Amino acid sequence: MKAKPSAKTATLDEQIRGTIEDNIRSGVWKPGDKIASEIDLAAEYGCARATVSKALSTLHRAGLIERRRKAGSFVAFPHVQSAALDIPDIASMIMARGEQYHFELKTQSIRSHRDDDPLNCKGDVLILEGIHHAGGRPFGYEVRHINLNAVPDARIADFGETAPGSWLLEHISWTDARHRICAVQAGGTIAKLLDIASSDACLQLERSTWRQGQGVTWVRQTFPGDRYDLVAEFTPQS
Amino acid sequence: MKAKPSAKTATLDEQIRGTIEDNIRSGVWKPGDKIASEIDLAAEYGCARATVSKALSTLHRAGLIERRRKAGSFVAFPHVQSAALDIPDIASMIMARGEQYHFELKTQSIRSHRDDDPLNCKGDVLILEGIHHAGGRPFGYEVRHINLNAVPDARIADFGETAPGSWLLEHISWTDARHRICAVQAGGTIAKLLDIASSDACLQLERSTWRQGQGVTWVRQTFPGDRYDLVAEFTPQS
DNA sequence: GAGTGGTCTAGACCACAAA
DNA sequence: TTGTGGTCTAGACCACTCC
Repeated sequence: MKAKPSAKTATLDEQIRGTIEDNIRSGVWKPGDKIASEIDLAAEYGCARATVSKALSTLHRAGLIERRRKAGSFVAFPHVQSAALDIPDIASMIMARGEQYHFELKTQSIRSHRDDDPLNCKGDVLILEGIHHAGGRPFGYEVRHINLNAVPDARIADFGETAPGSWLLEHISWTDARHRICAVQAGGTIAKLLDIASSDACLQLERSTWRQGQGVTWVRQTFPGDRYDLVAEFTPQS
Repeated sequence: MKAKPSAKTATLDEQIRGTIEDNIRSGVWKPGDKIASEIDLAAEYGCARATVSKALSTLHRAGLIERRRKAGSFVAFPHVQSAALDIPDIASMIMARGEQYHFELKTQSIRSHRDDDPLNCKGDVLILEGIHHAGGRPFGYEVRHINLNAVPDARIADFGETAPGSWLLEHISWTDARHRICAVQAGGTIAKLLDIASSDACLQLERSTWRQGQGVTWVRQTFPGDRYDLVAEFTPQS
């Protein structure tokens, strides 16, 4: 199995990776096909084994090949499609569209954690409700819990000025997150806040965020179905 | 959840990466802080520079640090949150739940490409409509276009047996995909097919798929809001 | 000009799984 | 047992960019 080199100002490992990737993506190499060993590829390309190894490791990370000791590397069978979903900061997103952004804080309270809270933690929880506005119109409703043990600074932050999401983005990093996306009918309360009909379909996004096992924040955002699309682009990483 | 004290048989580069990552995630090192140079870190850990380089490269890929020649490496400022969204094969997903899966093909036709088609291609397009059933109940409605130039085998495939998505997964790979997720009201036609009320909220997922610039398939799936959640887990890659 | 990351080499040893 | 990937070393040169 020989492939033609894709000449460019690419690094050597990019060239190797590129030719292999081309062979896989074009279907010349089928799932399950064996790929030459690192040693053979190094000889073929006249380079060090480490360079081939880097190229193959990258392809493995990208899910294009499987690697097994002693057995070798193989073209991977297609797996579930995975897409990089950007969960943008709402304020930035709206301003990027050229619309004016404004966060309207509806309620703010602190109470100790209850068992039925979505955020699994101890101590005090800051609970915020508010409306995101784009161009003067309501764009989304959000209710958020913040673990004050994890983010003590939130106790004295002014969320009338900065949306909680934007504030948190600048004040804390996270290690794990889980998103849940579903469609719901607005219902009376939210419909009134968003100025839509109570039967209108809304996109609801829930996100739980942890930092090293400690719950940081939980948020549920509700957007009118016709005002917000989530878009995920996927291009294989290099 | 992330195992932090990997006091296990962690490789050296994992240990280095872990130590730095802990310092960043715990907030000991703030965004913008300078990280010791590769040479200094190599001296500190008593290892080769390449090992430190690998650890830092991984952290850079994960978005935790910025790297600039001559200047050095720095703790990155938090950026947009990005999550790996798995778009699973519906048949596999339902069977994984232990429910019985069945695809009911409603219509199948071939016609030449029209300008208003979502799939940008030339030649004949295969158009399929059908219902995904889980446990005997309708689970989702799907309309799909397939570019027969890109997937000639689809002309003779039997989609009464295999759902188009599952069939394609086994017969073609893709290089680029774009997803759009929104919430809509079911409307009369789909409500009847899915046995729900026409005002019920539905999650609608559109996916366009390309292989090396050539459109492969476009699909729009509609799920009752209460029967399907998209879930995205995210843990920074190692 | 000089310091840093980016890449590459030609070895080496080990762990693992297949033969 | 043996081949293969996984990791690591101690160098090297280059490209970039900050000073």
